[in-house]
Amino acid sequence: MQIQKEDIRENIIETSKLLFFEKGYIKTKISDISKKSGIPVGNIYNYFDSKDSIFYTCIENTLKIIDKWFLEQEKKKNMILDFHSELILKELDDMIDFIINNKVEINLIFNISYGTNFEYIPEKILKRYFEVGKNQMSLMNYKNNNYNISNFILKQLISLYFRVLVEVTSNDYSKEEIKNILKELINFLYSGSYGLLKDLKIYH
Amino acid sequence: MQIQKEDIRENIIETSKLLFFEKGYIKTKISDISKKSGIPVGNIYNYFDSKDSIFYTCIENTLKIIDKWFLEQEKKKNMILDFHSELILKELDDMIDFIINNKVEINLIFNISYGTNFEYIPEKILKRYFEVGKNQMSLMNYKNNNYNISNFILKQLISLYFRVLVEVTSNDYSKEEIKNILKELINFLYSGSYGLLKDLKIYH
Amino acid sequence: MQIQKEDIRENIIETSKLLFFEKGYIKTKISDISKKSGIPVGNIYNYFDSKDSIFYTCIENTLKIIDKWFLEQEKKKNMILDFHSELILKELDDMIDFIINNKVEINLIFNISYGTNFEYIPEKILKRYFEVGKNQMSLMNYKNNNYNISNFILKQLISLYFRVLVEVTSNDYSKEEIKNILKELINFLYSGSYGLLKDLKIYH
Amino acid sequence: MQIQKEDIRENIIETSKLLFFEKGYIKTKISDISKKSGIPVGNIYNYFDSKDSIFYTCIENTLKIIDKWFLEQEKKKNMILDFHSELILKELDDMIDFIINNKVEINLIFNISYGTNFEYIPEKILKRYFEVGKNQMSLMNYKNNNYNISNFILKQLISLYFRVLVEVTSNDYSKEEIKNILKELINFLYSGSYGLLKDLKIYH
DNA sequence: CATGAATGAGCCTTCATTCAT
DNA sequence: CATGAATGAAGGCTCATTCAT
Repeated sequence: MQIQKEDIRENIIETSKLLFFEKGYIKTKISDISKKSGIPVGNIYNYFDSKDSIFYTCIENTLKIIDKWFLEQEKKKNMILDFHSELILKELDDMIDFIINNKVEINLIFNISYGTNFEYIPEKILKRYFEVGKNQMSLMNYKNNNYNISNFILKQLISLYFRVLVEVTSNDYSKEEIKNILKELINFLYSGSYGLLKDLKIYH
Repeated sequence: MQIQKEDIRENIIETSKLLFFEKGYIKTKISDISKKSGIPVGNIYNYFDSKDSIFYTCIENTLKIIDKWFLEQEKKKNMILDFHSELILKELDDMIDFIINNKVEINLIFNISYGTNFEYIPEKILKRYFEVGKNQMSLMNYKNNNYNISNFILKQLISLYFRVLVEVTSNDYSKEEIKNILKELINFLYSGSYGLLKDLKIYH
Repeated sequence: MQIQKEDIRENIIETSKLLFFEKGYIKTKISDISKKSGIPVGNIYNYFDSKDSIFYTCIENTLKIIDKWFLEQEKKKNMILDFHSELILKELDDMIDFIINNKVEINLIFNISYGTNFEYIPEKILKRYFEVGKNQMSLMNYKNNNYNISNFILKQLISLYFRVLVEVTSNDYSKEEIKNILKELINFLYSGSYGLLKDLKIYH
Repeated sequence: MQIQKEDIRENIIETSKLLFFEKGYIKTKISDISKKSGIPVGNIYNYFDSKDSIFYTCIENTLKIIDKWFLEQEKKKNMILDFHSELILKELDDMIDFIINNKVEINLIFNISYGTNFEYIPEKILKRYFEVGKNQMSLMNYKNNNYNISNFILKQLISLYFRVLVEVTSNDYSKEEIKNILKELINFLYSGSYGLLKDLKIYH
């Protein structure tokens, strides 16, 4: 009895990830994937319905993890983030692991979706994350109501955050380096936001 | 007659800018440009050698201005930026004008170059801008040597800056609003950077 | 100024008609049409959206004439056909001309639509013609109520009629020969129907 | 074991018949047959050389019966058909049984052969049947020499006959209904032919 | 120069048949 | 024999670019 081999499926996906990552979706031809993976064109279509579904499978797991993360944030809706807490430190570690393990996929989602049916996804994620950030802001204002940051800048900072995630994964940094970079980023974001307190602004 | 020809050339470029901006480079067909501009396909090729050269012409002027700006920065190599100085304020105003007048083009350069021969340009600009920032940092360190920011984060902040430029121009903000946003951004960047001073860090 | 040439359009259609007629729709490749007509594949698609629309254009005019004929029948709803009348004789002549001028097209409609989006058309035409025949039957019954023919056989006779039209056009008969054949057919159908009168049947 | 193999062969054929009948030969994929029958694609090719040979096997038996019938007609070459004779009535019953038992196959032969190597068969059968009919006509003329029917119409009537056979089996008629329809048809053909006697014609 | 049809290489996808297990 | 994955030659259609008028 012959079965669809998980390693072939894996081969197609891993090859596709690399090619999409290198050349983008549109410029990656099915025949490229076939040549590089050694799997004949026709057989690729035994494992996937279309080029688009190959792309989706490339990012599927990562999307699910992101989704789960959002659901967890929903639960912690009313907690104020304390950057020194053990919890946050633990989460940061998890986040770094996630990023390291999903380097290419994060890139595909945020940089390479042009030409696919999933171009809308980055925007959707950013919006959702924006709501999380927005909520956090209002909690902080509850205690200290001179806190003030425009939606526009908030959105940009979130975008920056994801962009850093993408970038930090495009290079061959060690886990330690990545950790340092993210810590630095968080320090930056934290004090940057602090600087937007009304009475500390440089420009008025 | 010369004027009429210039009109056609201009028409092609303006139409192309809008279409590239809306749909991206690859998904914009020459026939789309022809249809929207009213200029027959064949005649477009009397003015431009290729789709690629149309794209390049779309961003050419903006690239030149950016280039000029870099040359000016070279001259001010040894001056420390003072965010409260008249000079900086004047420059900010100029920058905002530049951005408003080059909304679409900036977007094309940083977001839409996929599929063209100019995909490398955003990276080149960022690197160059990075050198400017790097130099500024070292000047500041000369006075205050506990200042410290990693290359990675510096690059990201520059990227953020450009990204904000792009975003702020993708929406229909008034000049005043744009000014406020950029001020907020500068406040943020300034105090964020300040937070990276060694002895102020949250995480160590 | 260059314009789409009617002769090229005509060439594509005429070539397609012949190839569809010879080999059927599915076995006729766009490249076959291209080769036989001398028109490059790409240019065919300047004139038609798809293989299917080429097929439709092949039968379009003939369908319209058939449609018009049905509308005329609607008007004559309450007239009993008299096979000796001048009117019918005139109509027969018209019908023959129509058939001679639409040989291939009639074949395409009734024989060659497999694989197109127009497979349903022959059935539709037969049903419509069936209603016309049904109506005529009921008029005749009004005068002579022992007249009786089953829906099944009526449908078959109509089908036969169209089939004769198709066949008579697949060969190189002269107008005179076609006329004789159709007259013979009508004689046959007439007396055959007469034979179904209740009291004349062979089998009971 | 031998029995089991025969079962598989039978299963493939029966499944193929239904699918060919529903969707036509070309639109029926080997994988469709595999899915519906539950027999793996590879194993189908253990029993048949090609899709074409599957089709041929579908119609093989029916073709043989038709062939046998022709051979019998050869023997009765000089007998005039008497529609009231016991013999004919017996034959009609046999014919109906044959049709009922070969519904799908007759359809495959006359309607579904497009795309196979057996497209020529319907024509061959009609021609052969035509010779039988022709011979019968000349026998009848021997007794009554004003009998006259053109080759063309004769061929069409034969075609009609087969077509009715096909149609009558495409629906879910009971044996009794089928019998009635065929009787009606024979009445029709008989009196229709009678109407072609020279001196009874409507048109001259 | 203006016009838009002509050109054809190339892409995604299909599917009968083969073949390794 | 049984299984279903492997194979690869087409087919319909696209579109940047060229070219005849």
